[in-house]
Amino acid sequence: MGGMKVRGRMSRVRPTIEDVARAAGVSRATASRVINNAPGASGPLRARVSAAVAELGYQPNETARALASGRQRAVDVVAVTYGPGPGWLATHPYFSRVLAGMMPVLERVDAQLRLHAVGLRSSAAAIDEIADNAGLGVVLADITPALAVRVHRRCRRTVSLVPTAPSVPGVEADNIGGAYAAVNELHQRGCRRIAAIHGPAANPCAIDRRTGYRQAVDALGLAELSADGDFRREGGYHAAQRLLEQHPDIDAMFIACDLMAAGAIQAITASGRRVPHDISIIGFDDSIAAVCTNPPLTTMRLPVEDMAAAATRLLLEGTPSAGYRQRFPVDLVVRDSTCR
Amino acid sequence: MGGMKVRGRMSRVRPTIEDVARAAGVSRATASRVINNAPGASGPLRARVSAAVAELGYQPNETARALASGRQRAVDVVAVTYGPGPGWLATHPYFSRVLAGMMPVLERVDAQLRLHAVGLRSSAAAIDEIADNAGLGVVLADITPALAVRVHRRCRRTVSLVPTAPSVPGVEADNIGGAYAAVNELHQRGCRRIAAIHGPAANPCAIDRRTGYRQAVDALGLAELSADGDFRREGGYHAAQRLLEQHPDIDAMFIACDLMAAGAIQAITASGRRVPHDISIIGFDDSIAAVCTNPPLTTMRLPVEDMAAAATRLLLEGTPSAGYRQRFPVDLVVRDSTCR
DNA sequence: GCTTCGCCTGAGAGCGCTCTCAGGTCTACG
DNA sequence: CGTAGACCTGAGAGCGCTCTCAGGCGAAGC
Repeated sequence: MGGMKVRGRMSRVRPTIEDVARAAGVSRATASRVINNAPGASGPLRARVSAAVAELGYQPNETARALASGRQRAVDVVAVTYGPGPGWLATHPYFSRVLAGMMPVLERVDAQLRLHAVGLRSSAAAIDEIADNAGLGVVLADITPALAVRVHRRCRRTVSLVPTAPSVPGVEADNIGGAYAAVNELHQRGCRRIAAIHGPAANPCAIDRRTGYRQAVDALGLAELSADGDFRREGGYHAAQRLLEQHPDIDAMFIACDLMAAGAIQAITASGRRVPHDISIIGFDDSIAAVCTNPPLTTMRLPVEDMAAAATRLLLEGTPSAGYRQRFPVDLVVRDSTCR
Repeated sequence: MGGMKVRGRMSRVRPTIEDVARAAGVSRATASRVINNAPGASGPLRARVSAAVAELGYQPNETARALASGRQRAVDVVAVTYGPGPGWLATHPYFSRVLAGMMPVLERVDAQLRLHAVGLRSSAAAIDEIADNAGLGVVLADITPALAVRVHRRCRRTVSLVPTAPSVPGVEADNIGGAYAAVNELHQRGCRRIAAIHGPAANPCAIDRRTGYRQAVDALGLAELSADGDFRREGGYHAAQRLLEQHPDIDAMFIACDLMAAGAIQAITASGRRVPHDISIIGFDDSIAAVCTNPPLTTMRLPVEDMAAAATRLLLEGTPSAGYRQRFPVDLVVRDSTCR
């Protein structure tokens, strides 16, 4: 009952580095050195400590490690919900692609991935807390420039995967160029009434794709035929319906996301028209949705996994300088939704 | 240069609770009490501390909190990669659905979500490390019974979302019943040559769905016409091709996952047959893929988001007792891939 | 007026680990 | 044989926060 810490030998209590050190007959410092594979410990001691670790089934407490070292071995991902409710995260393939891109590179350095979802108009406090408690860095999956700046101000180890403010480091795809190329492709295939279904007005990628469409249509001397979508299938369906109704002579559609394209194909089919015979379609993303549709979508490939991996590596390497940019191309993937 | 800790007033260094306490003229303990909204602090002091917190822009260091309190405010999710490479995580809608189901309930209690991906045959050490460093609990997204037991042995605060070992707490869907119901539905619609495309042999859900199919086919006195898939679109495509080749008289397919069903529809269409006119199809999951296909899939709805939310709540409430079970129904969602 | 009780408050002991730094040992060299 | 230098090793001071516990103070009871 004294001041001694009693810990039975068969105790279920998790062993600490102290236990390992005692079992190996060395100090905590030495135990720490061999556990972390750091220099400054002789062969014999290394062996004794390793044996003790194995015998006790010792696993370092990551929390204590993080506190003592000031490093967290975790990268934070923040996803913004543009759509209503969490349905966005559940249905849009984009997010799992960024997670999938990050996991392998994190695994290699034995780091964790923390996911945060914030509403578009969620309290700034939530964002601040994420930034303040960030680990090795923060990957902004689809955040607006304004919020990105806010995060970056509190945590320099930040990278955005979407077009963002000049000061925030970014790994970006050429959304404008991709959209432009898509319209151009449609034009070269003989289409002249090329409509577009855009994404959410506040989404940085959607904004650029819209810009690319406008530039192309202007350059080619075509009419701008736009409808607003929401990056969801339903939105694509309804937007296509509206477009078809208002402009029955449409012969092609550039759709800012594959999910909406899937909806659009259904609307077009339902209206009695055929894809690509009557209407050619080019989507954007090359997500799993692109290959689930009938016909499979011709689309602009956004190399999300590669981008996410690059962003993660960047964070792992250190603090990216403000305004850092790494650009990825957006290439055409031809499948069966474009004529000829 | 003395022993004093120098911290300029305009320092960029993040304020600690010590700073808050000093600014408010109280002790750390009191500051902690008001910050954590714990009882035992008078009104006036509360006000002073709150003011100091606001003025300094103080954000508690979660790592230190976790270490001191022994609680982590984070739930771990572990996803197994059955397919080759990380593509599995990137393309299969299942994972984002579990994440989407968990996020809202975690957000409500201000907890984080940590994602871990492990290869099916990855070292047991990886699994142990996750279990040992688990926070409020671990959600097993799609792990095998054997590995689930291993995790549960090291961390009792564990819940599986798929059929698992008897001892491991689980939030399960009625995969067997769902598969059975699907075949039954097809039979009632007049189909008699009902084939099946199954999932990975090691996947617990796939196993149950296979069982359900067999039971139904036995009960109805139909022939068993099975092909193996991998829960991926490509696998569904090839399995359907094989099936069509070996049994040209097939009039229906029960497909263990919507993604494979999407592939199967393409293969069937490519073979000159029509869905549902020539072949009826019922998928499984009701994921985003189900509504991207043409025609949209009739499918068995797996309420993944609800299950994930339930599992998370369970963990938040405390340690589920060994063998705990919560069951969710799997309901038919009729769309256009079934005849009549 | 004195004791009892209850409520605040702050001192201080950790949580488990990292990392600096002083001291100790050993080898090589003059 | 003395000494510089290289290399180990362990003591101990934190990391930032939680939480117990003892002491202080005022109100209530006798």
